[in-house]
Amino acid sequence: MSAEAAFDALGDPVRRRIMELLGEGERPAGAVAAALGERLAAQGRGGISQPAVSQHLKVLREAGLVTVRAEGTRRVYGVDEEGLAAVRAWLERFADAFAGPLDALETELARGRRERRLAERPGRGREGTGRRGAA
Amino acid sequence: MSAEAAFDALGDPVRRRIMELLGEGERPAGAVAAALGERLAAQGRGGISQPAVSQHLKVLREAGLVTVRAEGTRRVYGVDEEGLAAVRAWLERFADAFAGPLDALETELARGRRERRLAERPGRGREGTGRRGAA
DNA sequence: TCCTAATATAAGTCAAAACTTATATTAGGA
DNA sequence: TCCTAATATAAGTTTTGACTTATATTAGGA
Repeated sequence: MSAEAAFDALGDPVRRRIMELLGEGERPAGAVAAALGERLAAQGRGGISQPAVSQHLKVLREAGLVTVRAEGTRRVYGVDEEGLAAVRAWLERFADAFAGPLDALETELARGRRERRLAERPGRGREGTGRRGAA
Repeated sequence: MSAEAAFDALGDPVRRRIMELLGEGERPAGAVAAALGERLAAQGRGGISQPAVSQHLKVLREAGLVTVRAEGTRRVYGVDEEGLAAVRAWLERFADAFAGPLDALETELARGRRERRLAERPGRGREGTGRRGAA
């Protein structure tokens, strides 16, 4: 997934809050909306409507930052490491030349970890992202 | 520098192009504008005016993503690792629990490297964080 | 089958923010 | 000192995109 789309998506603070929430664990869209409403209300900012959250989730989905899984009538969202990897990859462009050989090791670890993960968890490519039915 | 400001700033594609340019080495604002104009023109997109670039640079500056150094009447811009570190720190929130002990090592390396860098380069508050020569 | 819950999409509004032209500022040279 | 080059700031316009209300879609239960 392009780092472009990922950064575009993460450019919005509400979507970052959503990512942080999902970072704590998977949640159905409704729970995301509820938790978000709370968090925003706590900050004085007004709440947020269900469609708004749904739209934000769509952007995050298309950016490869979250995954969806249908569960009954619910849609359970979770963090997609793929999009995050794209962001990290973009950042590697700035890996400091001062850092020396340790950087290479570090990068290598990250790469290896990523591959191991993909290998261990087979069936999790695109998947449930399908907008259901018609379209 | 807050990851908030950094992500807000990186949410714009033109600013990401500017970061990529500066990643190749320091440049005065004018050179940034020129190189950007070329790159955008090559992509079919129209050019970009000097004030527009100046405004983008201001946003990046305030986000802690670039540094400036006056050189005669020029202002030489470069990547500020501090802002990038904030972004990386935010991403660490999603460090995959699947990853196991290697992650700890990896994180430790990153932390140590960061500290080493700050220790080695004393006078670098604001200003003058010149990364490597001109590259 | 009909109803309800959960979510997504449509359509339109409004505000933030990216761009433009014009002008101010500042350093260095003639 | 005056002029020019390099950049920043002002002010105004236009575009993008986040939000709202209304509605469609789909799954499951009565």
